[in-house]
Amino acid sequence: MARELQVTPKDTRPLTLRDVSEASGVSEMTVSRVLRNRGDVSAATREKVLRAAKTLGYVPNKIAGALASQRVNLVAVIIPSMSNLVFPEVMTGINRVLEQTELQPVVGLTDYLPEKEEKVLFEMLSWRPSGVIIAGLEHSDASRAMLRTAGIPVVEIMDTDGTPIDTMVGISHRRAGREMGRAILAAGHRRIGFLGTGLGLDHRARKRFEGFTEALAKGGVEVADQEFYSGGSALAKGREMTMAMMARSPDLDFLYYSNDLIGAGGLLWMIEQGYDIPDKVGMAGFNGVRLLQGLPRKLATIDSCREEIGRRAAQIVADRLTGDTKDGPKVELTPTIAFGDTLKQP
Amino acid sequence: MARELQVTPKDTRPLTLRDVSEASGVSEMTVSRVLRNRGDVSAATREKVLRAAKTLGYVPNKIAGALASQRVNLVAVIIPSMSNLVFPEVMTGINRVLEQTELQPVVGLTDYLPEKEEKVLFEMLSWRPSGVIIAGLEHSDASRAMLRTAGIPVVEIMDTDGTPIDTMVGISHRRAGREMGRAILAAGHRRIGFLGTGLGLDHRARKRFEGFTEALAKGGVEVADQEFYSGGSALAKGREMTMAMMARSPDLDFLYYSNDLIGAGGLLWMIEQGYDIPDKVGMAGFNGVRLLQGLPRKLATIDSCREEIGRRAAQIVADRLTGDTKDGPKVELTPTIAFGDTLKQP
DNA sequence: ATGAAAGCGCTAACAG
DNA sequence: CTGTTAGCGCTTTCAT
Repeated sequence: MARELQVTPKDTRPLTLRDVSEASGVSEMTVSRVLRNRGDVSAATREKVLRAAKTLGYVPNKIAGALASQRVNLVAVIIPSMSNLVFPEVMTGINRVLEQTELQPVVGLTDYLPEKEEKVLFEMLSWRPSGVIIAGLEHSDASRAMLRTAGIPVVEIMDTDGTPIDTMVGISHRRAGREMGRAILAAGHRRIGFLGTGLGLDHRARKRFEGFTEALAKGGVEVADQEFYSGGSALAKGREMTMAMMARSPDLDFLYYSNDLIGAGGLLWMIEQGYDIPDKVGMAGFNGVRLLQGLPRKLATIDSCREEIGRRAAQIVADRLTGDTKDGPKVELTPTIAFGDTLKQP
Repeated sequence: MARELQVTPKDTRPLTLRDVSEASGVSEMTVSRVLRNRGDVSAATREKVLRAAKTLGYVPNKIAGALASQRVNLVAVIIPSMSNLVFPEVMTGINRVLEQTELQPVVGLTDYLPEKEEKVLFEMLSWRPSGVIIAGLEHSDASRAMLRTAGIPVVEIMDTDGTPIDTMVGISHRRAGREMGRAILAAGHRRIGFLGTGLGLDHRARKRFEGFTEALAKGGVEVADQEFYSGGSALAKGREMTMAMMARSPDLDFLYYSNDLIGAGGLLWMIEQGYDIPDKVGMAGFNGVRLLQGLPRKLATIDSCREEIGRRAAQIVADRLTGDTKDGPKVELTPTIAFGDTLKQP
């Protein structure tokens, strides 16, 4: 049987600038200039180079470029999770701004674990990014040290209740909790249940809860019952927790959830059960997620300004790299309560 | 006024191996060996180096390391979007596997746009990743060329209706659509409405729809009405579209949604309206998202095996890099229908 | 067990 | 407008 025509033994070595240089008969340096639109190059050579690069299928090696130029157009974005619904929206905001620049976001996930944050941060910094956007103000000493000595802009996001390493953009969760507490009292509720995530590692949820109880305390009210969860489908958990709590404490007249998703699950169950909302029992969540728009009734909530936080943070990094220093070290956004159909407006 | 004590003029230059070398009195080469746990180094020097590195706060420069070693432990993951709920779960699967290796995922988003996919792919390949995991089988010629010549493992995910460049892992969306079509006919429905995303750029939604209509055609049935959307809160859109469709075609006895989220929105509305489900009107979605667990009734759906797809894809890349070639070029997972409470079981 | 020399592929800086 | 010369910070390879 005749041997098939030998396919060119694909020399898998990636192409280099030199290959383009040889193919086009132009020096490596000029090729480099063309490919980066830098300096003046005659239209003729420019054409030659571009054609050679395209026909060869040349893909530049950013590793080498970054090492030589000492510049890396990457912004490290360090967030707890992608399945939180909150962070994809922050990313959207970041992208919207970075898209207009040379910068590219690179995401690292921490799963809300400080040790993992430290590890991820170390990994990311070893790529020498041009800036860091990191969720939260609470970090290990080692993490803080790395961020301080990295010599690049650092923006801590989501939260402004604390002191930033460099810059922070977010909302005051303590204040958000306080405002919701006040609004609930103003609506006349006194027997209030809290349903939320375990407050261990989620500092922002904890701060909201602290602000909340503080506001209630000023009105002489204490949280009457509480229920915590972790893991699982938030909607289903909200349903279960609500069921459990109403069975245990049937006299509650308000349910405050630490996030909209469990709140939505609870709301669906309460509607099914025929509770008179918000007259007999009021309800509220936190975040202002769009999902709420699709529910039979709108859950009261406070917008957490996720996309704007992303945009502002990215803008700060971008500005800093071009030398601008518009914003101060603290950018606090002010979210407003959406009363929806589950909390009486004063 | 006396001048404050001059703070050490922070020499912002990042530390290099050389700094650690000088601080520890050990050659750069040996420092490098210690930091990578490579080769034999005496426990004593090892200690010295480690201590010096830690106290200085040295963070290695992966840019330089990658250039020198010609190895980059990055896997490019290219997906359409993070707000689709499907892709974060794929990422979870990918992470779960890569976590056990030296490899790190880096995500690029395409927004379902081929031109953007091409751009993102080019960007990512210029970092010389060790492998690529990319959603879908449809790519521009240029993208396909880049992937082919990159000389690294390429895994196309989600879909198996087509020919892979290298390897593919997913489900047959055409078959999923067909099976749902058959199940609906088997349950006795004949007046069927379809509600979905515009079928333009989402090839997998299109394939499902094609399989679906094909199955119906075999039973002599055609889609009686259809409604498309794009953008906005999927839950709210599902509600609106369902409302519109039932107003226009009140005689429908089944609503088939191209994804679970709009299906959930529709289901909530149908329940509110008091429709007799599934006896008078049946409903089904697609994806098997966990969110459905929290609804008053469970929507019928087909699981899209997202996390497993991620796991298998990552495993293939990891295996390839260590020389293994366990799987063939096609890994097709077989999802099963979940009838839930909205589709009668045969 | 440790060190010296030679690049990895590209770009800054300077010549022409 | 184009080319030449040195590195960027690390790892490979080869001595010792």
